[in-house]
Amino acid sequence: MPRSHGRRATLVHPDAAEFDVLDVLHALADPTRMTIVRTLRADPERACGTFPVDVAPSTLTHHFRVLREAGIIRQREDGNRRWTALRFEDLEDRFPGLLDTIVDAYDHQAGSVTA
Amino acid sequence: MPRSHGRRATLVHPDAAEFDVLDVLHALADPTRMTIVRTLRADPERACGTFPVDVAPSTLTHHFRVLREAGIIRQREDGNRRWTALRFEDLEDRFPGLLDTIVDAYDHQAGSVTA
DNA sequence: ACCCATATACGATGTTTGTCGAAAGAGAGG
DNA sequence: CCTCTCTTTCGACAAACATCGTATATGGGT
Repeated sequence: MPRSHGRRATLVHPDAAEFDVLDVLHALADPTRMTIVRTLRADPERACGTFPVDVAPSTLTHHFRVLREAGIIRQREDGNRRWTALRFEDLEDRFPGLLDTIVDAYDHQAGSVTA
Repeated sequence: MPRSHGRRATLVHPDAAEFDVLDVLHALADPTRMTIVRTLRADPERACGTFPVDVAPSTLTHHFRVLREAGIIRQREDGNRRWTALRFEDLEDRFPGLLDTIVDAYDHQAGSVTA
């Protein structure tokens, strides 16, 4: 009798009023998660498996949870897929300019160093 | 014959061109270090022991190293004291608006939650 | 009903991190 | 020289973290 722990878990999304900027910084201070966020800035919504990152699926799930609990992304179910989008408006309301400034800084750095 | 490990170690300060925004975010994603940076925004330069944080001296040294290696602070010797200052210009050159946006976000949040 | 694709949960592993206490170095002043 | 203050290094520890493999659940298609 297997315990029920399928992927129908509650999918926590904190209110914008609860966002903690330290959690946001921690969430963005990881190359895989930064890649997820940058991808999402270009595309409004993507399925989980379609991100250009090179980690195991279970690791990706972990990173999505970190981003979700920091308030950076929102995820919704659709059939078999889980769609992911940036919570740009909520972040902008709570921390004006923060996400753009950080991601722009990363893009600027990547442009001058990595490629 | 005690090994030489006094506090005259080389005091590494990376060039602005080497700053990594992921390191900066990681360095700022800690309440003690955020307090150090906010204190430094108000005061241009302070001695190590004069920061309003509640950790052991050796822990403080650890946090200073993290901030220094990320390029956020600069430290200089003066007799028995070690003075600490923000590398604001260098950060601004490399990542325009980043530090102000992050610290302002934290101040905004602290103003609405902690006091 | 069966299989496949999508995505998660769990458990384990090795690394990094924040914290401290004890010991030590360096300078200032008696 | 001795002592006091300031700050560091070292060593240790528990907690958090990124990663993975395996097992499981859901839904679509055949």
